[in-house]
Amino acid sequence: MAPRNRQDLDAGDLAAVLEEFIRSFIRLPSAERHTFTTLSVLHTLAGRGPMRLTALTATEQITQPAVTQLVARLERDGLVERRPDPEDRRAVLVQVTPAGARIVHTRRQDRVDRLARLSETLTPEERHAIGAALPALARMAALMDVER
Amino acid sequence: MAPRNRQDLDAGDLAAVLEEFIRSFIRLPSAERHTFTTLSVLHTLAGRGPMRLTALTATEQITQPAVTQLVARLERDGLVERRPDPEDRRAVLVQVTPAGARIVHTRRQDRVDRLARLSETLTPEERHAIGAALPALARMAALMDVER
DNA sequence: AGAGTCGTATAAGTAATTTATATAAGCAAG
DNA sequence: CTTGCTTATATAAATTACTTATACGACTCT
Repeated sequence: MAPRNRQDLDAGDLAAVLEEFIRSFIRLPSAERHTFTTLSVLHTLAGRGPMRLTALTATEQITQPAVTQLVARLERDGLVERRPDPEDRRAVLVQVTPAGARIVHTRRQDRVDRLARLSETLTPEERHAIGAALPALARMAALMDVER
Repeated sequence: MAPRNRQDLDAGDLAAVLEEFIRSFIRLPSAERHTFTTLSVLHTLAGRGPMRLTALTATEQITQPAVTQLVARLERDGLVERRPDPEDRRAVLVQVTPAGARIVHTRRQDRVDRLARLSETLTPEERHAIGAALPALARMAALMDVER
């Protein structure tokens, strides 16, 4: 951790920190028996609202047939619903059901709880520093989503 | 994004921001054809140094036989090496080869490049805010790793 | 030395994903 | 309006990755 001066933001340092968080987040209990991809799809749908299969293919880094089958499994388990896209009769819109949303919400809450607990061990200055950076981080994250 | 006051760190906001980054990070090109789990193992080994299979089982959320097989694949592809643990003749130590390290490094560099590019679109104040929060975030991430 | 545990491996079955291909709906031009 | 190209999803077959169950050698303790 060695930014050249206090004005500078070292992208390497930021990447390293994010990597650590990612590692820890991904390995959360996830009591439910779902694969990483499954959870990712649920999470994407919960965050973005109804999507076409094609859109999911793009965001999830798996092939289109894999999405079709994954959604079929999720539907079988009552976690998502499919309905025809009124705008294009070839397309299907997938959306989370309340049961699916509940899974996402539980996982999210686990993470929030964990972060809240950890933040209590930080100094007030540290908490303040992170709090002050959140709007900028949020904007950055949003930008990431846009480009590509 | 609504912290109650500037002193407060809202864990929900932090979790939300991290989620966004995670989503974007995970879906990086990853040109190479490796599963998420495979990349995660490589990354863990690169970051932590040689580890036992058992240790990987704990960090990767998969069963022990799955780790054995995964490591066998990685070894076949020349990305990791196994060697006996001098301390315990039952155990095996797994470590990344230069080829494995290169994959990790490339992915990391992609992320750094992307973050660097994005940070140029931020205001100096935003960059400063993030830079100032990095040490605290790093400490928090390190703590996450420890507790369970 | 025997009983119990630990670290890894193997086997067999199942789940998830891939490639290749099909079908049906939209779309553009003539 | 119909022929040909493209888009959105589905299906089939093969492959890859993972799981449960079990085995086996190495440590540990007494």
